[in-house]
Amino acid sequence: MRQKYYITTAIPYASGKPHIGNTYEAILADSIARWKRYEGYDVYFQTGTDEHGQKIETKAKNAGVTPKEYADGVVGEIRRLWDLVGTSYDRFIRTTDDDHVQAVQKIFKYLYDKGDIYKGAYEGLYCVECESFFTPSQLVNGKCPDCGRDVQPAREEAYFFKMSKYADRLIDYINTHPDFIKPVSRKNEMMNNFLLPGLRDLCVSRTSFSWGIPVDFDPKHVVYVWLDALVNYITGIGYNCGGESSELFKKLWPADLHVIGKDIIRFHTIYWPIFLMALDLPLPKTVFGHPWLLQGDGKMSKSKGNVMYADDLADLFGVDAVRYYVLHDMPFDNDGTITWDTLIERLNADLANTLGNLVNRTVAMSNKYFGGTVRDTGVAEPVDAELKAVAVGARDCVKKAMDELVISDALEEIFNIFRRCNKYIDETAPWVLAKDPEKADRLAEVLYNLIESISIGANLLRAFLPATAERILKEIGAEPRNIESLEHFGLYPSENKVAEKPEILFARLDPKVVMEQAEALMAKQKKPAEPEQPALPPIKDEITYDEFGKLDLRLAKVVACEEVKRSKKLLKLTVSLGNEERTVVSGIKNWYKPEDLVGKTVVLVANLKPVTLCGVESHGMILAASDPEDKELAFLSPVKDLPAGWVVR
RNA sequence: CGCGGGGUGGAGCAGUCGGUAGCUCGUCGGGCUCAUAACCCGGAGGCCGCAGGUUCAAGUCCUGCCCCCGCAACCA
Repeated sequence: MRQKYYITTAIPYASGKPHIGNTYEAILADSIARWKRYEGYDVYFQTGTDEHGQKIETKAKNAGVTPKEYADGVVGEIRRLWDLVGTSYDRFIRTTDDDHVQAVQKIFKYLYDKGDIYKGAYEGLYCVECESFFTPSQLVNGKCPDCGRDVQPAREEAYFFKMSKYADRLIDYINTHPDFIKPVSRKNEMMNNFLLPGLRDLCVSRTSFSWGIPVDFDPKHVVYVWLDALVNYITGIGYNCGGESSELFKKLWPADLHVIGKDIIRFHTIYWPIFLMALDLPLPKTVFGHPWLLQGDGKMSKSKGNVMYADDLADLFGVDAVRYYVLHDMPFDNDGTITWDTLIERLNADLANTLGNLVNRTVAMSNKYFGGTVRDTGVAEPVDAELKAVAVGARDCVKKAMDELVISDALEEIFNIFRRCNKYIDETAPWVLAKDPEKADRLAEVLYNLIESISIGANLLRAFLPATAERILKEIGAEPRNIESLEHFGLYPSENKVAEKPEILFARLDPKVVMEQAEALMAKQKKPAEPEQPALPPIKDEITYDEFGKLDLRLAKVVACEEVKRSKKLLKLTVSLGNEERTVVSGIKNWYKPEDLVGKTVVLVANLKPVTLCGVESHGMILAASDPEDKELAFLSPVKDLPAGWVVR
């Protein structure tokens, strides 16, 4: 019986169209899935979408549609992109699928009955208007980060998961299973930041919004989106909690590989394994947190109008070119980059020159010298040995790279065959042989060796560039081969014919033309993004003059200012109030340099309760104005130069 | 002293157990003409972040420092 291989991607959140960096994950997982199939595994590949949660609820409300309708639209888009790039999934699960919803409810109930989920109270600062809880650190200037209103301490009933119960088992598991977290550098991150300091129980239900899977025995609660989303890996293949699971599940679980982005490693290597332990299920063998594909000239963002999408790229370059780029230029450990320049360069150098041109010239010569017939005449020369060695050895090299999930190396190994072929053509100079009728059999052998090498390369390419592999095989008149056969040189049937007229596999790209097309795309994107003015927060609830009078605002002169060590945003200011000096910490490093502030007069909330930030005690708060997204910010300062200490009212 | 990763020719990376510093792209020169101005060969270009140390020998081991990145903390 063939060995099973269960691979998944993370399920992207259906709140908007995914850019090329997100689509990369589908391509990456797809290549692994295809490769494993080629290796002979019985592969099951699952991907899908995560559709619940407040964000989608809100977006839907703004768009005037139901959350499901909203999600349907985005999911359609995601699925279209996944299909476009050739994702060969067996199931595309949606967290709104009936079977998933029911399975999640069962799981929740089971864990509750078992005592791993208990009903408790969520204590925090609550904003009535937004119906949301916040931790003190989430607040903006002590107010609700969403609407700016006051928050109040409150308790709300919620369900919690006993994370700590399983922490030791998980620590032990991670330590004894070196393949569990890849790359290993992430392992320490998880251990040191979360596991070893101790896990806090996780709140796994929400009552502040309703777009989610209801807890069936307590319907005002919906299941926390991460619990909902993570279990897709088991619900999608028929896990039945507390009952008889499907045959598929029994066959597939535990998963062999979860392909996810490095940003959600925590959920997949801590919460997910612990949920599984609670369900008495084995843990996945490997969680691969891949790096990100970043746009080289600054981060991709809609407002900049520089987002690259897989469909646009595929229109310009073709699907396989896009697949090639993201697979090849993505290192295993560090983030990769994509720019129009590197894209053009890579596609020209590798796909057009090395590969496309090789196939083209080889087919052309076969036609020119032998009317398209390829013959194995057996007239070997020592120079052939190295070519054959490279061609025949490639499979194991690719295999090794794939086992380590270093896809770029796998591609490199395949292209080494093509590079070697080009060199071989030069070494054997077929056009010289062609001039001597005596050498006809040698010439035939040379071309045979080339065709056979290309055939091996094309077969290896099938997992990565499926369409291209097929086109190459058609060009050279070869049939797909199984992986075992690739260690034998000479299986291309003698007397076969190549295509009559070589087809251009990848046309060379003219950087000038491509850049123009790119500019046009970017310009088109920019337009609709422009009018998206961030809404100003509504005016807060009315207060009395007395309440206002509680504030003590003073003019303060900055006498010294320095950065707070180890903090990203904080500056430590020393201000004079005329008769006293104080230390104030302010999160304004992004907008001000320390030296800019010294000597300035600002407005201080002088009677605010002191707090400690990053180890520095702050006595008061400096007033500043900013846009809702904090892109710009400026201090308030009196129009006229006034002495420090004066009261503002 | 929060934890971790990294600093290698113009760019992106490799370098396992310490022993002549390699690959892809670009660049310059040459060759070839079957091919998509493509292919092949060769050259130039590297205080291997900085400073010490161990060693016959260090990119590779040890110590200190600087810089970048990820995670955590932090916008009163």
